[in-house]
Amino acid sequence: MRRLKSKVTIYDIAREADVSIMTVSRALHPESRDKVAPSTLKSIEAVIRRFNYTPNSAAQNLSAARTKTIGILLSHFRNVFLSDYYSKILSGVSNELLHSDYRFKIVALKERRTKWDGYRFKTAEGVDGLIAIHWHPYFSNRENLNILDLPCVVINDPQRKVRPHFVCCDNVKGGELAAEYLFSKGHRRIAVVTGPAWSQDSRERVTGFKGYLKRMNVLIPKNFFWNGNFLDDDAYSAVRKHFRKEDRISAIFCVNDHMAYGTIRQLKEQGIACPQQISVIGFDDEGGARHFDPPLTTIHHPVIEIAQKATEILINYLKGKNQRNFYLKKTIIPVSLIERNSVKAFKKR
Amino acid sequence: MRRLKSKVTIYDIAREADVSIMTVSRALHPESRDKVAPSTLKSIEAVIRRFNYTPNSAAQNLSAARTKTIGILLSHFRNVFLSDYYSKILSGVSNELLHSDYRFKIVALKERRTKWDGYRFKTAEGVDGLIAIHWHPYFSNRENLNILDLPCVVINDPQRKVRPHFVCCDNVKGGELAAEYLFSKGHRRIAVVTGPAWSQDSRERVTGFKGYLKRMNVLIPKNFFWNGNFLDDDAYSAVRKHFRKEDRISAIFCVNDHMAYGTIRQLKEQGIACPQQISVIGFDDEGGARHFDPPLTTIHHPVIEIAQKATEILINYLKGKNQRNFYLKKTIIPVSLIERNSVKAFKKR
DNA sequence: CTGAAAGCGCTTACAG
DNA sequence: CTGAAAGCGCTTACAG
Repeated sequence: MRRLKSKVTIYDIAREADVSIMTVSRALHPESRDKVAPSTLKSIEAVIRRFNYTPNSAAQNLSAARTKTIGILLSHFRNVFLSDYYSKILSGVSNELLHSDYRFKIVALKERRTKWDGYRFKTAEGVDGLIAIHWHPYFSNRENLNILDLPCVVINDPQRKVRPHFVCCDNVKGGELAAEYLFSKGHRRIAVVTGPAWSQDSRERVTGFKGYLKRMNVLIPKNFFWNGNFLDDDAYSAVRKHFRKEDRISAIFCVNDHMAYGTIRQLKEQGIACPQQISVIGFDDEGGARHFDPPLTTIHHPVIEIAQKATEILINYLKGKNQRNFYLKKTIIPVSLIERNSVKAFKKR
Repeated sequence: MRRLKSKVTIYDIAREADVSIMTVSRALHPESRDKVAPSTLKSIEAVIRRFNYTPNSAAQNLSAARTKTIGILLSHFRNVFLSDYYSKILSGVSNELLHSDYRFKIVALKERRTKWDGYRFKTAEGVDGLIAIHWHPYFSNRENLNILDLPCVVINDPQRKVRPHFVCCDNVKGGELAAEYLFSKGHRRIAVVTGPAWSQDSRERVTGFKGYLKRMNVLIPKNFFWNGNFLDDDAYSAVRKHFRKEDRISAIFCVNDHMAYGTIRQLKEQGIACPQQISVIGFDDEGGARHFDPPLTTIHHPVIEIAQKATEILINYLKGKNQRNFYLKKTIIPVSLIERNSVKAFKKR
């Protein structure tokens, strides 16, 4: 068998430094270094350096029963790294890990196989805990959750039945900010392009939006809610189907930026200019929003901060802090309005 | 000690299925499953399922002396995931890993610390091989390379002294394509914004570019080579410093897209429109090129394919294939021209 | 097709 | 401040 790593072990160091492996082990770990006599420490370190010794992490993991690795649970691998959303999540996780001795690993559920091959759960191997993106459908089955049996923090779009610690942005507040802004710009006849019904993100954003306007005595008629599916094209079609000039709508709130793009695209096609004739506000402030034509006014969804916070919470839990009520908790990150160029003050014509 | 994973071990399965752990182990691995009697296999699998057993990967790694994990070696963590270049590399690596039982791990060299803390080499722990992005300065010191003692494939911008297997795009050909295109559009007075002198990528691109034009009897005067540093702002300054209307330059080749952006920005500032008055061609086809104003004509640098190929090569090597001459080899991925809108046919005025 | 034995390189728990 | 012993949960090499 080829050995991929050098063969220097803790025994070599111990022999050469004339101590026991226990003492070498102590010298290796910051927590226990001060239990070693300074002179002993010095000679051990000299030997370690001379041999270029690195502890074998597999052995450490096995005997310490932890891997110091957290998993980021995704439903698939493909193109994850090219997406703005997932890039931000990875960025947030790795920002946080910078200050810690933990690493992360991407963990994706394999497609369901018809034939059981002994590797079905292999994906979650070797991690101490999980950051789950969205609430993966796989876990709607409680059995699957128990199988993993790992501390877990979920990012965005929670699920009702089982509730691990959950981190998301303040969707309701975000909806309110959008409403407040449009209202302050004089808009009163406003349509909403919603996300899919299963999405709690979408529902909360709409709730906040409607709520604010209601308090201002602005009611949105039922036929001003147009159902999208979070995708650009869905909004494009929805607007084509539902938008009527005679409704005298002056602004549209899209529950995410992608749908705002589709909405504006459709309006353009109908010869309606944004923001000159109609204002559009999005939600997310995803990568392309600032470069869109017109630059999109939107609610900033702090994905990086959310991921960073989720990681902090998970790591603290793994280190034994905040054990109490880890589950059932919810952490909410504030949002803000990003004013760009897709909303204009309403003027009666 | 809290156990993070369930305590079911191979012994539990063996006892319950009334076989030895050896037989369970065989049943666990596709390569050895057919050495187990079908009926035995069946009952083992039933027990595994009943117990939701997952092998402990740390134990597997320790006893098999491999981790089935490759490392992606970066010089830092910060913002890696938000960069177009690194996102594509991660994407390429993970595309390839989709078909394999290997995983990857991001590995970043920590800043050098003044105080040695026993963790200096910790970063390269637990991986069977490395994909190195650029040739990290850390390894210009041969000692550091030997310390890692890991099979390694390097992506882009190689280094001369030590040469692991190297994968890059066909920079020379890319330069030629750019030259050929500008030439075919009638341009004869062409400037070049080069990258830093240490960059082999830059040197090769320039070599290809100059070479083609020379064959066409077009010579670029020395003062038409402007030194940039791969950055937008460097090109912006270089063009401000060196560009003179009286030189009657009709096109500029920028050794990467970012410098093309800076170049066009500077020209705009001088009231010179691209492509109406001057044509600019870039190199890389990075994420923003298509959205730039004007959409940038450029050479596509197939970063995803490069990373994918590098991963394939590394994994094959780790699996024992192509051992011969693994080092000293170079794999070159073809490039192509992406025609957009920053180059216009030259017309005598 | 199956198994008993040894060992991978660490850490834990305990003793002094 | 230091060490001897046991064990983590697998795989390897060998035997049958």
